[in-house]
Amino acid sequence: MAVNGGAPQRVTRRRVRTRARLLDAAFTVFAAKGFGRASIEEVCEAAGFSRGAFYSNFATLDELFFALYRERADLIAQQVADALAGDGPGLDVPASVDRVTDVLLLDVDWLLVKTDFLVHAARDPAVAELLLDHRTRLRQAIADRLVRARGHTPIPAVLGDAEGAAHAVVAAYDGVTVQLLLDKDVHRARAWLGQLLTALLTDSSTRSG
Amino acid sequence: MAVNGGAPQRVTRRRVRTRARLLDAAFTVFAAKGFGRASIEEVCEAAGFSRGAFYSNFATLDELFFALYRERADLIAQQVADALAGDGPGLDVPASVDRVTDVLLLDVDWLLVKTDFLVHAARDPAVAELLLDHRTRLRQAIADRLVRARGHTPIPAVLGDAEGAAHAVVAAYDGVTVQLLLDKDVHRARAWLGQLLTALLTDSSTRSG
DNA sequence: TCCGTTCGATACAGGAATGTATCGGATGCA
DNA sequence: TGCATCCGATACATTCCTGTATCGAACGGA
Repeated sequence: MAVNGGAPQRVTRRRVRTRARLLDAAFTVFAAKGFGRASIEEVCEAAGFSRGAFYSNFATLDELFFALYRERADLIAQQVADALAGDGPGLDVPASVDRVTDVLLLDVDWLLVKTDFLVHAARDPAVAELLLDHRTRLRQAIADRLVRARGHTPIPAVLGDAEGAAHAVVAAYDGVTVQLLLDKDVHRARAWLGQLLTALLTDSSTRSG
Repeated sequence: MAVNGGAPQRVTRRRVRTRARLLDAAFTVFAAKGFGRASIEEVCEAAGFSRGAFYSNFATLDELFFALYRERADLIAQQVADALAGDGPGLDVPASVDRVTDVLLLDVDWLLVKTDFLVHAARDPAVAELLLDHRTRLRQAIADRLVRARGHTPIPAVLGDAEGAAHAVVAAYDGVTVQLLLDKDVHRARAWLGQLLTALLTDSSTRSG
């Protein structure tokens, strides 16, 4: 059994390193072949371990995927929050958008794994909950930033409040991700996401062109 | 071998029916378990056939998936085109949006399978091309409609031309799809997509609120 | 350094899916 | 109806993966 239900067994350094190496290897394998077609054996081989190591750390491949997603998603969420916390009360839309898109569209492999996780979550309510939670945190960070900027830069009325606008931002991100996964053109995706977000967040009655 | 490279062997009715039944069964199985976790055997069992029938019609599960996607995607594309061709030269945004969202967000199972196909395509350039083609056709239908409506209802400048606006529509659709796959709330997804499209397509200087 | 504990390697058995070869019944045409 | 062809069922060999049980080595505390 991977998870100890009873007393908190002491966790050796070795264990921590093995776990990390397994997670890294899993990321590589999942990105290359997809979660669905990946086997425990492949992950172990990529990590340079035997399956004994795997079963000592995880019960199922799902559990590993879950841990992997949580780890990386938290990292990204933090980076987005940092990118948004940067400047003053006024929201410099182009600059903020640039910083955020840089974080969100940095690594195509991550987008691949993330999308794999999405289809996985879509069929498992428990997993879906984790993903929804993460998305909520992300949206919240964005909404907070928009609230802080309100007054300086108004939110278009059709989107409703800051929550609605944040929702739109996430939707735009997801939408652009889909296209990026197909054409693998990161540069274009960034430009395109920037354009979309600008269109969504700036009221056209205040636009120059 | 499933595909005959030489003389066009005559295609019996029986073959057509079996093929159709295999495709239908595949849709069900893929929707339930995901393409990645589906086996040839499962599809055959769901269709009420043995694997002999499968190998007589397809070479690999990929090939079947490819055929399945093409079939259903063409259907949807046609429906969208129909929904857009409906009214006169002036574009009644709310009405058109309603009709289109009804078509696009009708069947959650299809969205599931479609997303599976996306992650599949993201790892296979040949498959990606088919999907990009399909998306292009969809975008074209939308762009054509927007061009036809220009003059009556202007396109916001930030989105560029009609092509850009169509691109934005598809991105919004994809974005909303992601959320829908997680919370399974079709009603909310429709409302939300409608709101997003309205925000994107109507110039706020002409908006009432 | 010594010892109990933990970790990961190895070996094994079982199960599941694949692809092929072959066969008998269904099908379409005369 | 009779016949040649086509199609799907069946059986088989093979490969791959899983999960468990066991063991030796690494580890960390004294």
